[in-house]
Amino acid sequence: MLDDDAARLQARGYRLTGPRRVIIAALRDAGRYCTASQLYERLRGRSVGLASVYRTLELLADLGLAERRAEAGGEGSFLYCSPRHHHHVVCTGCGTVREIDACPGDDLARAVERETDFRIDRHKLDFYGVCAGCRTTG
Amino acid sequence: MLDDDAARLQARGYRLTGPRRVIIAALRDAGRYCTASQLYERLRGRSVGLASVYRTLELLADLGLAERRAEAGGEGSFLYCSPRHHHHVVCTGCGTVREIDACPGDDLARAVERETDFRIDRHKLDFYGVCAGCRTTG
DNA sequence: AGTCGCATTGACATCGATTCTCAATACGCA
DNA sequence: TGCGTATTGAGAATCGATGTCAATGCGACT
Repeated sequence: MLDDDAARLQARGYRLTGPRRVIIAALRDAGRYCTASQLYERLRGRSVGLASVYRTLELLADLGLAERRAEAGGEGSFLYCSPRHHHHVVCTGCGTVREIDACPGDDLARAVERETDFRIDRHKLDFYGVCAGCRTTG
Repeated sequence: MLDDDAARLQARGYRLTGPRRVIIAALRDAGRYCTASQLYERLRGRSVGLASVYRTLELLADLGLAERRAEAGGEGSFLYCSPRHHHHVVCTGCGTVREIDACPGDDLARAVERETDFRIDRHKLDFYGVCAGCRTTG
C-alpha cells in the first residue's frame, strides 16, 4: 500500500490496520473493478473477514481512493484510483482499467450550462475499448 | 409509452403487454433514476407485480432503452433514455436527469488511443450540477 | 518498551434486494 | 374467434450487504 494512502487514512483519524493494508494492496494490484467477494477469495488464508472487506471498500470510496460501480448482476464492485481528477479507460476484453489525463475540460461544461441552464460542478467520463494485449492475443 | 419503444420491443420478438406499457411509461415520466421498488410503489392498484418490474427494467436495459446505475446503498436504479448516442446531466438537488447533445467527440477518443494504445469503441459521460429550479428554490 | 482506551476486527445473525418457480393469464398470429 | 406460448403475479428461495458483539491490536502517552 502506498504511503500516500496511509497518510490519507490517518489524516481522517482512521487507523492503519493489518487487514486494511492487505485489502487496499489487493484492490490496487488488481488494476480493475473488483467485488468484495472476489477480494475476499484472493485473501483466503490471510484471516481477513468478509465484513472487513466490505467496510474497507466503503471507507476507500468515502476517502476518494476507490470508485464504486454497478455490476451487471447487481453486485457492487470497486476500483482503486487516485484522488486527483482523472478519467478511465476500460478494456472490454480483460477488464483492465487505466487512468488517463485526457479530459473534455471546462469548455464543454460551459456549453452544457448554456444548453441546459444547469450549474455544472463535476463530470465523469469513461472510455471503453480493447487494450493492446487483448488485440494481439485475439 | 412511445410507439418507438413498442416497435423496438416487437422487433426483438417481445410482446407488448399491459404491465410492460405501464412500467415503461412510469419510468419515462419519472425523468430520473428509479429503483424497482419505487416504480412498484408508484404502480400500486394497477396490479403489477414486483417481479415484473424487475423483469421489465432488465429488458429495457438490454434493449438500450434504460441505463442501470449503482445506488449508494447498493440498490440498483434505472433511467429511461433514448437509444441514440447522448450524455446526461444530473441535478444533485432534485435528481432530475436531462439528455444532452454535447459530446467530447472523436478527437478526444483519438487522443486517448494515442495515450494508452487502447482501441476506443465508445464512451460514457455524465455531468453533475444544479438545475435552474433547485437554484432558485434554494 | 510498557500501558491503556477505544477503533477495528472476525464470525455469524440478520436484513433486504433480486431472482426463481409455477400455475394462470393474455398477447399475437392464423 | 381459437390456439400456442410468452408473460404474469404471488410467494418461496437465494444471495449480497449490513448489523451485532466480544476479542483484538493500533497508537498515543508515559
